[in-house]
Amino acid sequence: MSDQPRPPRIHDVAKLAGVSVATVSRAISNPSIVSDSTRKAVEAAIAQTGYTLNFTARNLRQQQVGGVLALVPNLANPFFSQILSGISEVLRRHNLSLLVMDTTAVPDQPAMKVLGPYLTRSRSDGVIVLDGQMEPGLFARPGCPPLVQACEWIEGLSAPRVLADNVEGGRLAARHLTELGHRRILHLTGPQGSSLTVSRRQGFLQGLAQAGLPDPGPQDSITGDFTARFGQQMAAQVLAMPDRPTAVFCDNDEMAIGLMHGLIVAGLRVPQDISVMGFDNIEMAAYSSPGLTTIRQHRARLGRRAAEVLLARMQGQEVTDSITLGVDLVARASTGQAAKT
Amino acid sequence: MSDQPRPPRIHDVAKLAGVSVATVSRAISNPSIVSDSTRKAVEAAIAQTGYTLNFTARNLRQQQVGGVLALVPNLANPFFSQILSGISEVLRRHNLSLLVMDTTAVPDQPAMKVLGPYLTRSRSDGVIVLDGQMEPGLFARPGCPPLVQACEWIEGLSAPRVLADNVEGGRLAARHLTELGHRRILHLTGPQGSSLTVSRRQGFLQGLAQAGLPDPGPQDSITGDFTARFGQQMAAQVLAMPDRPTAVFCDNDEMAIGLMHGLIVAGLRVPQDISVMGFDNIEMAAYSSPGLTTIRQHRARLGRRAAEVLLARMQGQEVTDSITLGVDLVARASTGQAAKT
DNA sequence: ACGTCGGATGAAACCGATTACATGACTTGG
DNA sequence: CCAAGTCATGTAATCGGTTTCATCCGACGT
Repeated sequence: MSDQPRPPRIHDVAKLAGVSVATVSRAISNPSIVSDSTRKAVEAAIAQTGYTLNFTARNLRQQQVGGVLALVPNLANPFFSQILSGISEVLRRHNLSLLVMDTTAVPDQPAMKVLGPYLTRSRSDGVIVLDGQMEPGLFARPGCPPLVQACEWIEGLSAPRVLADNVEGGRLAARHLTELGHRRILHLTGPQGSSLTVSRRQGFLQGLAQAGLPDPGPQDSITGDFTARFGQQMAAQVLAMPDRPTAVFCDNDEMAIGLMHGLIVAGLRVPQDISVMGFDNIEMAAYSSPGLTTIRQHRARLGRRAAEVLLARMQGQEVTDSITLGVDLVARASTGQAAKT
Repeated sequence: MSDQPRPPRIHDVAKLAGVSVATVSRAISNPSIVSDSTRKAVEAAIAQTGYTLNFTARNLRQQQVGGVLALVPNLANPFFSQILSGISEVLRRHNLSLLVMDTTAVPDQPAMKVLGPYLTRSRSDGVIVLDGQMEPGLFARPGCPPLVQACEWIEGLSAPRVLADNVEGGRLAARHLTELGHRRILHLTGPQGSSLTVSRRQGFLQGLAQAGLPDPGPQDSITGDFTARFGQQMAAQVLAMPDRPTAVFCDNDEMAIGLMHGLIVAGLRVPQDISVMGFDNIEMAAYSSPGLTTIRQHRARLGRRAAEVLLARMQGQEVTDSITLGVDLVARASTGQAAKT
């Protein structure tokens, strides 16, 4: 229909309003410093021309990008979507775009080669790292934008951290299970290198100790990978144990749900024969059968806090301390009194 | 440590390499057109200065943004994460960023006001709409970048569509359940306005007709909202039905899982007392107890195809037809022979 | 009445690349 | 041996805003 060979530029608005481009620019970005009459004229001219600002031009002049990059390990993992949602909410309020990048999407390529070029002030104004398994060296280069770590963290990377209280979560899990009379508890952990694995294990052991149980030693923990599939596979292993545990604490809900599924298919009753706990309180935890007892993290809040800390850093504030967000136990049907042995 | 008052610019590289900025630019973006010796010199100068390209400047000159916007209804919904993953994969290959925006994050604001400013060529080079509940008017304005609809679609919006075969999915569900002997089947649908609801219902009715069943009429369907919570709430309703259905077909897995949970808590056995089916094959469907029979959509593939179609449009190709991706039935333990009545 | 100050505005520099056009060297065909 | 063509490169315009600096004008204090 209407031929629009070129969108209107600020120059066209200026000409129509009878003012200079500088005045139009001011009327747009700082209306209070132009007189009432010119502001009205500019507004009218904008409406008449259908002008919209070219953000790339503004960004070039202001030496910014207008966006924040979130580095997510495996975007397909639903765990992160709510965190992103929280991040998005805060960024939107500050007129910043959310850029998302999957850190694991490109196989067989060194992360430095693939991700390196994106960790530049010319690609984003700030970065939120949600992946704890990256090399700190990636971020330790000149030209890397302000950084915040959320959820997980990277040992040796000094950027501020916004974390759930994983230690407390492990402690709560241990207390809950021991209070139910469990003595032989299997711990299905996250992957070896993960910071989450370390701190949840630490809290769990603390909790056991507080309940007067001896340190179970490494034979009572199995290293997992946070996937439901792995949990399911572990069911057979648990069933085959000579001295079968009466409860299993999993480092995340997906493993717990997979494990429950495997146990139930094999004929066990949860929690009568064996109790299962998770961590995270993903949405599905409430609707699995039986409902999964778990440790709740406020994921959206975590995302929001991370974004807020990043914004502070981007504005030049020197934020160095970490923020820890509380967790709590959500008791559902998957845990019960320890079976008499 | 090292004072870096200003990152090096192309000018600095040029001076060091003893060539003009134009040559440096060419050496970077089109190495084949400069001589071997100068290319080497430029590469050395880049390495020595630590130069990185300023993408904002390039984008301004080339009249592009370097990113694609995905409009997601409720980012926190895990259903979309795998689609985003597929989109991200394709975009990455073409050196484009993925921008994500939640269409529902801002309550009590007209979408036109909030989203409108982002649907501009100055904000993104293209848009993938994953939300079927938006006004078509939003996109029908001059200056809106190329558009593709994925998953859901908006009636009256003529952008290309990349969809799963929802009608076929409904048909498969009906066939599966009728073959198991079910005659009284409840259909828990998606929300009223959704295109998914319409087509899945349509296929489902087709399937019933093909099995020789009469059109059950509207009293055999309940309008839902795609949430697990809603599914759970419907359990009581189903139990109270005077002539209780022997099977329930849910328009997505989350409702199905919620419903199963509610039914099991109420004491019913799935599938012995009642069969339940879902749609989508989200990851959890395989690990619910019992495992959920469902219709599989290839979500990552859908995202990839959507991104590819968008790229074609962005390169000026006139793509108008829609793409339909096949679906198939995944039979698990939640459906079985109809109970004798 | 005059110097000073502040507010509104315009002219032009600037952000950092890409690219159209011009130039010069060198090759090749007639 | 010269015209035409090719190749590598440099010069300068350009993308579309923001911002510095200068200017102008009216108000105000003394």
